[in-house]
Amino acid sequence: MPPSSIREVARRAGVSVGTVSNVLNRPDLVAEATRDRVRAAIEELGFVRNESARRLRQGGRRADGDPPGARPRPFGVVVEDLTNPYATDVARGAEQALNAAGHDALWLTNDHSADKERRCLELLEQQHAAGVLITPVGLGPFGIVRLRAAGMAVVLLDHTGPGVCSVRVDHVAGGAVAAAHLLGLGRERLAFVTGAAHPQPCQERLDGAAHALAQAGREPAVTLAQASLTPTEGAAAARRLLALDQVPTGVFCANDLLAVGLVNELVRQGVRVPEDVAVIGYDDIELAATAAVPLTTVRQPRHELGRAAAELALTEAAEEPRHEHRQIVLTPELVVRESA
Amino acid sequence: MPPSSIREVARRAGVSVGTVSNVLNRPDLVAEATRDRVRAAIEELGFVRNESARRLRQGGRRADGDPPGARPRPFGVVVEDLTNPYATDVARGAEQALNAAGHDALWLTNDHSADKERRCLELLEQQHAAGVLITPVGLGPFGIVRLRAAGMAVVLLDHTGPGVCSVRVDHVAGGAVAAAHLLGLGRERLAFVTGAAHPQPCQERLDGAAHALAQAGREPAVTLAQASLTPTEGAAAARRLLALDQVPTGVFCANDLLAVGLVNELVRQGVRVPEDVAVIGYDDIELAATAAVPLTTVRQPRHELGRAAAELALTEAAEEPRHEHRQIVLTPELVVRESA
DNA sequence: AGCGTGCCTTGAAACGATTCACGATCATCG
DNA sequence: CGATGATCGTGAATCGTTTCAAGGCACGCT
Repeated sequence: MPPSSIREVARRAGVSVGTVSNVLNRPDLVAEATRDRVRAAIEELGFVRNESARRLRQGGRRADGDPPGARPRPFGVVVEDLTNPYATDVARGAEQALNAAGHDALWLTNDHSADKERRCLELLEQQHAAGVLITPVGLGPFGIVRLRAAGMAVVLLDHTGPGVCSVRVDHVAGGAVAAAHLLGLGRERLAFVTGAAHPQPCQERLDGAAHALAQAGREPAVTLAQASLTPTEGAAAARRLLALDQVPTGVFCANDLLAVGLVNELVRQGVRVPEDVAVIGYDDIELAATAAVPLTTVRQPRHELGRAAAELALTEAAEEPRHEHRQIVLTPELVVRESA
Repeated sequence: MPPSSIREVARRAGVSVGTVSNVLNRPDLVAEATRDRVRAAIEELGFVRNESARRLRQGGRRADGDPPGARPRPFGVVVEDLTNPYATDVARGAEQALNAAGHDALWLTNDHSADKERRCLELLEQQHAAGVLITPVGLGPFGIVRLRAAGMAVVLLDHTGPGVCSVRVDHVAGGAVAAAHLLGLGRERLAFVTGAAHPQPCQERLDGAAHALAQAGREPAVTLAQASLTPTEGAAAARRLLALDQVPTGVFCANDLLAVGLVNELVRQGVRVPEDVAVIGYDDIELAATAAVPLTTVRQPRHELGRAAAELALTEAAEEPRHEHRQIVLTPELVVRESA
């Protein structure tokens, strides 16, 4: 059964289409008797509004004078991997801010693939998203212009670019503080553990750490690049470390998931943390605090980060025409627990 | 800047709107020179198709004769909390299956709120989703009918309902096998730890466990309801357990996150796991295997579950008119590691 | 009676893309 | 040279809704 249109409802109720539309959108304009008649017709025909037509007609309207029933456009949140608690925390911070402003959030993953990223963005474009918060993998200035042309606000997460709003954490500073802490503990043989893909933020963390070491006239003994930033790979890294001629006395991991896996494996192998090996992570995910050896780590204000990004997106979407792009940089903070 | 329409492109390229449309949808009908001219104009204006208009015109057409360039409708995946690794794993399984079939996945969270759930579904409806995979919180038969009327396939995750496709895990069996394992270890004083909200699946796990105990003529010593299913709350539960007159010798946690937090806290307090207290979790998330004390747990085939749900949704969306709803039940599996 | 005033309702014009019956153009062939 | 096709483009009709100027009607007032 082809869904019935407003016209059939009108005929059935013996009124004009305009009146039916009014019943739908501004019931107060319609006399009660008419309203009931129309409502009954709607009921009988099982009529449902055709959203495409509605949107087409309403055009690119903004939140101002929306009749009841019109929803604000959603925002897209594109992250690399929703399986990573860091990403979900950021995204959640963003979602809360968006919800508070009455908008919905759609989450999408780009799976570290520029191709999938493009698909995601096309989808959002097609869905008339009001904006997108994205951890870009292949998105360049050109792509950003395209999104803007489609009427979307764009905010970069954890990356920066020219002429676009962004929120990032100063990972160089974070890495430096982590390295400084290990040095302060008197650890000299240091190892770095990161992911093979070397995404920009991880690279910065390592750079910051390396830089701090260099200033103290040192350099890392080893840098391990694991396949991914997961506990399983952390455990693998631990085994690689233990197989070394001289086991490092301090380890800086590019994220907490790696660190947790690494610490657990070390402990299982009888290595004492932090006595034998001090380990420091990055992110301060919930598990860091509740790990067997509570993890010393560098806290990223990730909830904050999501929130800030959402707010930038909201203002960009609101100001739309002339908008001053802002780059926000948040500073991470060392959280000393037991592992280092 | 209001996004440009097909008409402006036509003017710029010096052709008629019909031709532009042809370039978009049936490029082979257009001479190469014209085609390039139109494409250039599209590029310059940053033109993007207005999906509303397209859909309006095309009417309620289905996947059959879609011209190239038309995107398949996306599917929505609604879970309670994307911060929970179990949920993300399920969702990811679903996404992979959807992607493989050429569809996109939109992730949404209902935050355990029936209200937010309604918003999510309205959003998907408005976005013309092809279907929705949902962990329902307040969705009843009536809501399902409404979704169907809007042309969406519906598949329930981890719940069942009459006249609707669903995929769930037999948690009763899972709980039973966990309890049986603890009993088999000779543990008699058992504690259950769960979440205060008592979502259906958790309740089933406990029921299964309680039933298994009852068959052995026993019952749980305590049942703790923590505020949420997180490691932090697991640690809190550990402290509550240790404050008891008689500390239980076996604990069954409603999920791994709780269990991990609980085990870690026990170990920190000098309690040996599993010697003093055996702990068994539920889910088998990645962290379970790499925890300090590798966790014995009940593995849910969550990737599988997501995949199965996606496939049901895909076939429902394809068969559309006459569709036989299927209820799939997967069986969880005990994974014995070290904690019990 | 004539007129202003509120209500309600109407009808037609958008919105932007797709589709399709027709022309226009041009090369080929008898 | 005219007929025949093939190849390309055109322009108008159409989808279902919202919006809005304009009109109908009943009422009260002078």
